[in-house]
Amino acid sequence: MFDLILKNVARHITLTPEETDYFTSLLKPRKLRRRQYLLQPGDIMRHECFVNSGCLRCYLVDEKGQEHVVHFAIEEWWTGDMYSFLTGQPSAYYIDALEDSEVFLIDKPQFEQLFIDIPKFDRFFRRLLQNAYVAMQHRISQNLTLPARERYLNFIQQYPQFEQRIPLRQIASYLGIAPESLSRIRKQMMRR
Amino acid sequence: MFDLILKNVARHITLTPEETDYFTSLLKPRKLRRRQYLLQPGDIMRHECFVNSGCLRCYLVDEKGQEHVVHFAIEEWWTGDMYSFLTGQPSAYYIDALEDSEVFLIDKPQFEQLFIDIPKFDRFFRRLLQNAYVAMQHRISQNLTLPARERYLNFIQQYPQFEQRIPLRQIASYLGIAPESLSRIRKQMMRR
DNA sequence: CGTCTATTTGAATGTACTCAAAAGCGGTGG
DNA sequence: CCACCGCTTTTGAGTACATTCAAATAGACG
Repeated sequence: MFDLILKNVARHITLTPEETDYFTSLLKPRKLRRRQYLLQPGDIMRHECFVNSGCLRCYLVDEKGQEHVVHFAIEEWWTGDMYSFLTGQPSAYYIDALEDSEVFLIDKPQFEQLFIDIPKFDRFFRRLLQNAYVAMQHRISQNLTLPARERYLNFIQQYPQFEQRIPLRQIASYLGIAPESLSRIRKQMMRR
Repeated sequence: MFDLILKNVARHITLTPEETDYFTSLLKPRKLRRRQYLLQPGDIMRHECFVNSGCLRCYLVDEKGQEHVVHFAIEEWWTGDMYSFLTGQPSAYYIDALEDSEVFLIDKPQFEQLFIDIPKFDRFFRRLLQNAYVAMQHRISQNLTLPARERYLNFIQQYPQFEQRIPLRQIASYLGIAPESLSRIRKQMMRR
């Protein structure tokens, strides 16, 4: 049941059996059907969320009704709206499932108690955040420097597993490209 | 000398006098002249860097020779190339001073020892990273959803202090806009 | 004061977008 | 198992926002 998340934790810190039991006792498993929402604008994000299986996406809808994917999360990734989680303010984002999925949720009060009871988790989340920070910096750099075609090429190189399972219109949105444009880019690539 | 950085630390954790002394003993003050480099592509980032005064920018140069600003850092901000710092791999970025500046550097070995000696710093940096993560997510969201004009308006609203001291071409670059385009956007805004 | 850099302005260009419609694909139910 | 329905992807045509290139003006630094 908790193999994957414990493996994820073990990448960064080592837990005693008692700590492991304590940690897993905080995890609330939850199944999400394809298209089911985990979060909607106006909701407050009350949990940290680990994806045990399946695939989620986090997105915004602008005033023209256009969706913009902010990130994806497949198994062994963490997701959520950090802003809402930290501040307790209503979120502006949707999070929903692109596939039937299973997630583990940790309540905010228990999450904060966890750092007090097992300070090692400060290190664990510091390291997750460091990695996330590096990935986001990289994404921003690419968005600033590269045209649409290059951004797509780098994306499928960096996340080959995503091309298999995520619809193109979602990938296009993530890259800041209209789906029609991505279609044309791919057609052009075929000709080689 | 260390007022500002201690204030910054105190926002998140409380240090004993001994811990304060230990922490400040790790800080290497360094002055940077305007236009002086702190980091160049190929260099390995060997320090964490706190800006005590002045203003730095982190940027990339693409294959056409165009500069793209990834972030700014004014007094009481941290800067650096997290990727290079964490992995020990050569950086792709430049960091230089837009104004005469003073920074405090912490060596990587001492930085890592700090977490072992004073685990509270795991919490401190976790919180810095949380805030940075939220800010970057916000920036990505805006880049995906808003046209150039709106991005500029939000920027000067969010960082009014930057408009005073950072050249427009740098702001344009940060926002992913050509300097000529930003000039026209501003002209258009004047007409109201 | 002179030089170098930043900003503004103009004109032409282009990349990617919008809108509209057809084709393809997959899931669901009869 | 097949037919239908809905959603995704593709294709086409016209457009727009922002870019590039070039040159003039303004401003800042030494």
